[in-house]
Order: sequence, then C-alpha cells, then structure tokens
Amino acid sequence: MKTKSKKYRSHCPINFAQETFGDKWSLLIIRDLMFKNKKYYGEFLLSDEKISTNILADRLEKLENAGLISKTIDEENNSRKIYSLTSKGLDLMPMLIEMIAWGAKYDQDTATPKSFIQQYNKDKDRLIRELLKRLKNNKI
Amino acid sequence: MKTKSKKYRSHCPINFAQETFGDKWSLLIIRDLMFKNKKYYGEFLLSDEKISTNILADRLEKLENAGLISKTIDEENNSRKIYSLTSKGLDLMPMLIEMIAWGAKYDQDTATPKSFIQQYNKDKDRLIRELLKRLKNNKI
DNA sequence: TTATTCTACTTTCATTATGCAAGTGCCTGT
DNA sequence: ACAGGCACTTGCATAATGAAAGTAGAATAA
Repeated sequence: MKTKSKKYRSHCPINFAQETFGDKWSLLIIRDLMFKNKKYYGEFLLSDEKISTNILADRLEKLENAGLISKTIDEENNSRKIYSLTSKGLDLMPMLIEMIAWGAKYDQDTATPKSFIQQYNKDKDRLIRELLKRLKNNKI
Repeated sequence: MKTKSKKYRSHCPINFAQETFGDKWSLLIIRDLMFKNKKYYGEFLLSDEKISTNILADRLEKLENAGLISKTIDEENNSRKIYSLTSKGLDLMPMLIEMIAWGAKYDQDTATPKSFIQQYNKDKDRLIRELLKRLKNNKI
C-alpha cells in the first residue's frame, strides 16, 4: 500500500466525487456492501457484472485508501478478510438511493423491485434509515 | 452518429447509471449544463478540469445518444451549437445534489459555497425546485 | 503429517481508453 | 477575399482495463 498525496483536477465537489469513485466498478462494490450484505473478496467476484480479479483488488485498495471501506481479518478464518463500509462510505447512501431511482426510471428492463420505488416515493428519509438499521444489525 | 444497441453488464440500476455516465468526464459536462449555465462546446473546454477536445466531442455524442442532452443550432450564429439537458438529464439533479453534499463534506478544500450546504440542510426539495426554475428562466 | 482445497490476491499480455497537439472545414464579420 | 471563430477530427504516445493463469498462506481432509 503506497501513500500518495492525490492531486485533484479541481475542488468542485462533483469532480471530487468522480475522482474518488467515478469509474465503472467502484460503486458496484459499494452497492454490494451497502445493499447486498456482501463482505468477502470472493463474494464480490460473484456479482452479475463479472469484475475481474485484478480490477477488484485494485479498487478495494483504492477505496480503502480513500477511506470509504475498511478491511479486517475474519476471526473465524484467518485466511479471510472482511470488508465493510466506513461512515464516509455509508454517507453515500442518499446519493445511491437517488441513482437507483433514476436508473429504475429510465431502464425499462430494470431489476429494481417495485417495493423499493414505492418506499422511495412514500418516504425517502425513512427508507434510508431502515436500510442503515438493517446494515447495522447484519454486522453483529 | 452510429446507432448501436447497447448491451448492459446487468440491469442493476446502479450499473445502468454507471454505464450511462460513470466515467470521469460525463457528469462534469452535466454539471456545467445544470449549475453553470453553459451551453457551448467552447464553454465546456474552459472548465477547471481541462477536458481535451476529442474527449469532449466523444462524451457529448455519448450523452446525446443516451438521451441526457440534446443539440440544436444557435439561431443567432449558424456555426454554433447549443447543448441543453433533456428531462432525462434534468432528472439527475437530486443525485447530483447528494453528490455535491457528500463531496463538500469530505473534501476539506471544497469549492462548494456554504450557502449551498445551508440550503441543502434546510430544505432539499426546495433547493431543487429553485435550481430547476433558474435553469428554465435562463433558457429564454 | 501430507495433501488438497480455500481465499485473496499478482502477473502477464493483448486490447481499449485517454490525452496532448495539430489539423480540418464550415460559418461569420470586415 | 480574407481572417478569425467555432466545432470538431486525426495521429500518436501513454495509461487503464480485462481475461487467464499463477502464487502464497491458512484451513481442512486423509
């Protein structure tokens, strides 16, 4: 793990966000951690989009360096690592919820469950609170 | 402009969004259209991040093909094109607002004005309505 | 104890995307 | 007619991506 002082193209917040996770894979890893209860390297490899192993390793390292995720050793199996979201990573949830709503609206073949959109339309903030609670409980 | 039927890696809404605008430049163009009242090719080139001309042309074409922006000829000068957001593009505003809020929170050198964050904290929906109204007025 | 399997990566190399610089071609104003 | 503005294109070097195979240490089975 090399430490490098990152130079940003600008300090526009959108550019900052894009430079932090604006590639085709990073947010899919965040998604797996946030909505699919995944935590192991091997689990990320199983997602539909079929990330390759070298890219996954690279992105996990970058996301950890950016402070969005953290890595710990699994107590039950020392050859296994547990990845989880930091608070900085969890704070992406409102943005991801809006991204899901947009994607669900414009992809006619979207995999988004109707119940999700219903909850989004009914009470967005409540939806976020519930999802955060669910994440917390699964961590035990 | 070639028409190609796009194959998606999956129909997860987050993946759909990432495949549509998940590179390092597309959202900066959307940002310029949405928050900075830009509309000409030459104006996008002036942004702080210094996009190069070939990448800009490529992204404008992709965004147009994806239905996020549209291109018309400037009536006052036929050698000039006007780029503007479609409703599909405008619908990205809630997501971008959340992205700005996140970026402003975690970039200590953020260029985000305090007033923006204050308005965001006070009444998010109102902020979005005001921004949309402002965009509409500038189009006249 | 030895062998096999799990798990998380690395490495290699071909393909694709990016980025700089320079060039093209169509208006437009003088 | 000509200079300049405007929206791109083209060429080429460099960087990122992706598929496949390889490595290394811990766990499990024989």
